[in-house]
Amino acid sequence: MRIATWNVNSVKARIGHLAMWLKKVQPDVVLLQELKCVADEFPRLEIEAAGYRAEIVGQKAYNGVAILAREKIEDPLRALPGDKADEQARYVEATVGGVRVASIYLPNGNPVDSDKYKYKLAWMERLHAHVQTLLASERPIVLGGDYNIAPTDDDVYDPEGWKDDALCRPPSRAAFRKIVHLGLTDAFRVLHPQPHQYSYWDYVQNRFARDCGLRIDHLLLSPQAADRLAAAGIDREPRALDKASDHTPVWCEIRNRGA
DNA sequence: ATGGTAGCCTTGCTA
Repeated sequence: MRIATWNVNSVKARIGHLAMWLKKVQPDVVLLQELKCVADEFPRLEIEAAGYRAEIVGQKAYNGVAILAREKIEDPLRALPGDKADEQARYVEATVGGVRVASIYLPNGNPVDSDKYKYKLAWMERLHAHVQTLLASERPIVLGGDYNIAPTDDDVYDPEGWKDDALCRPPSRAAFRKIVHLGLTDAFRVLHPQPHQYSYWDYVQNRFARDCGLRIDHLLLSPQAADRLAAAGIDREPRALDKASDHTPVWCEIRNRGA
């Protein structure tokens, strides 16, 4: 089973790229972030024409996450537990083909002296608590998304310039490590230990052409999924297209049970 | 020190 995560930075602006990529790559599951639209405006017809079902958690103008899958999407959980007052569309989880998958759009958190940074850290505390619950099930689980965390300086083109950013500063990285250390495996990193491979490049200053990026999109696997990890990669092709998202897809391949 | 770009949707916010 091939599972990909992609922050599309508006699904309506990116439906052309997305539909083309689905038809070419044909992943089994796609975890989308930054839909930037309500569910009623999601381009369902194009997605269905490409062969996918969709579980959508939308929001006007900001955020928005979805799970696309060729198979049936079962038992959805449409918000991260732990704060009923939180109305931001940043989390959706469901079961596809016996694998529990989640699409995560973790708060950016900049500027770091604002309530937005406090919200980021609180959101990560909620994610930590929920991951503990998920792992107790001892099922194969793939938690993918835009984590807005560059885990180490190896994941940043200019660590010195980014050291005080919400994506890099020590409390952000510590909160991320605390989640990973519950027993998750970074699917890309474990198979590609070489530094400076990125999933996101800012639109400004020709950053993609100069490969000035960060690795902030991750697929985190439970032990039962990591045992079946066959391959992982970053597909840079969509980022090179005209009118691209600032993120590009990250994918992993999970072996079928018994294979 | 600042502004660079994109999307949404407004005269700014978020990233």
